[in-house]
Amino acid sequence: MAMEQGFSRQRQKERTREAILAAALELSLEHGFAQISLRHVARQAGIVPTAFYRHFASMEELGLALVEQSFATLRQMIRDSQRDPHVFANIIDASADILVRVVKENREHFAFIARERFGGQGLVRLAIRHELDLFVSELAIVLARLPNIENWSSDDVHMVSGLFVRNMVSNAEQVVEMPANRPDLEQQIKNGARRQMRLIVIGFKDWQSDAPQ
Amino acid sequence: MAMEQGFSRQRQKERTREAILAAALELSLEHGFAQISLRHVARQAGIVPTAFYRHFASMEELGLALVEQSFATLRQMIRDSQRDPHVFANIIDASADILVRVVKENREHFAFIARERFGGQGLVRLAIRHELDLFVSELAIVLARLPNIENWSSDDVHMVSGLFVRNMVSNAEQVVEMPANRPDLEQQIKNGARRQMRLIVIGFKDWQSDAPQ
DNA sequence: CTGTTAAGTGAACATGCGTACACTGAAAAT
DNA sequence: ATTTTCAGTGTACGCATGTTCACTTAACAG
Repeated sequence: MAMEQGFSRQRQKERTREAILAAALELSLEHGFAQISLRHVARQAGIVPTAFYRHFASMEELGLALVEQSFATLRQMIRDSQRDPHVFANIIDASADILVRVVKENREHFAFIARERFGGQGLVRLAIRHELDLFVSELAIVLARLPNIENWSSDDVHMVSGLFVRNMVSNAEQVVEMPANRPDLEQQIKNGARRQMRLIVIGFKDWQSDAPQ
Repeated sequence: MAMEQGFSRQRQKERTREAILAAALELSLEHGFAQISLRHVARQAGIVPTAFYRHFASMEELGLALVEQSFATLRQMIRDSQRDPHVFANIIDASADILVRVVKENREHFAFIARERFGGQGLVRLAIRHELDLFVSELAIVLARLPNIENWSSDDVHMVSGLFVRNMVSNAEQVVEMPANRPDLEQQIKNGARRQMRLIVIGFKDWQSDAPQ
């Protein structure tokens, strides 16, 4: 066998699985997940096509694993930012900084979500929608604890959470597409993100009178 | 030949070309443009695969034609709304109504833009980016004529135009994904679009003091 | 009326695909 | 020490694809 030596079976299987996930993520960057073939992924992962089936029953199952992995990155970002002391001092500026940094560090995951959210097919696309919906609800819980928001109705918080997530996705898309080594563009995206968040917060006060519909 | 009779050669060729465009647009709705094959499109258009080449040199060329067609729809929407008397009375409400109506009427075109903007490949993706950039500049010219905006710097107008276009695309995505016969959802999307536009307009006043960076 | 043009046809091809199957050999279990 | 397990291998298959080429035949030009 072509396995590296000195590892337990279980550890080696895990490594190969990770190689498949990484291969699919990398190939998806250029071609989109739905474009890449099982054989293509296997080649990139350094295994023979049939070995793929020892880890995933189909490409679709691999896609769902990538959704899970990508959203784990997203959730880790929220968890880390809740621990970051800067967030309490200035939540808007800190959030913009964190978003840009984390998206740059995990470009493949955020690109996967941005691309497959609309371009993907079948279960992968549905899974991303579902995860995004879940994420809106989770962020709503975080937002509800903020000083300026604690009195709002849960419906309003949920709605604002949706706005934040939509803008976050949109800003993440911009970072993903940003050419490397363009601190000017990065600053511009951060400023845009900051401004949008301020707009949302400022404007929300007026929203109540706007409701009947 | 399997051509309908009584038409000139030129007219018949035009019809077949339109059948190919329509076939590709319809198949793209379910599978995404990059997924569908030349043979698939030919079958749906009612021609033999090789006849495809009488109209397009490749699928990529067909994709570029779809970009052109889709943005023609978008531009027509702007032109029509400039003629609409309601727009002068209440530009925000009228714009939200027009956006939802036109996107519903041309779902395939807006879905194509939304999907291929990120999920597409190669020249098609680049062409969409380019058209969107152009569109931002064009909308900036329209916006610059509005009473509340006429004094703004062209940079500011361009930036606000970018915000409007991003939100328009985002709202169009929501309409595209909206299940049919859900007037409640439609109303909700319209309200969201309205509110976002108000936020942008209200908040812009504060932006000046925000600039140094 | 006659010859030319060109949109659409149909057979043929090389290639890449997903997957079935029998296999190997090192790690794990006995 | 022997057997079992199972991640990874290699071959083989049927199928859909893009593209080639020689063809038909109705519309057009003279």
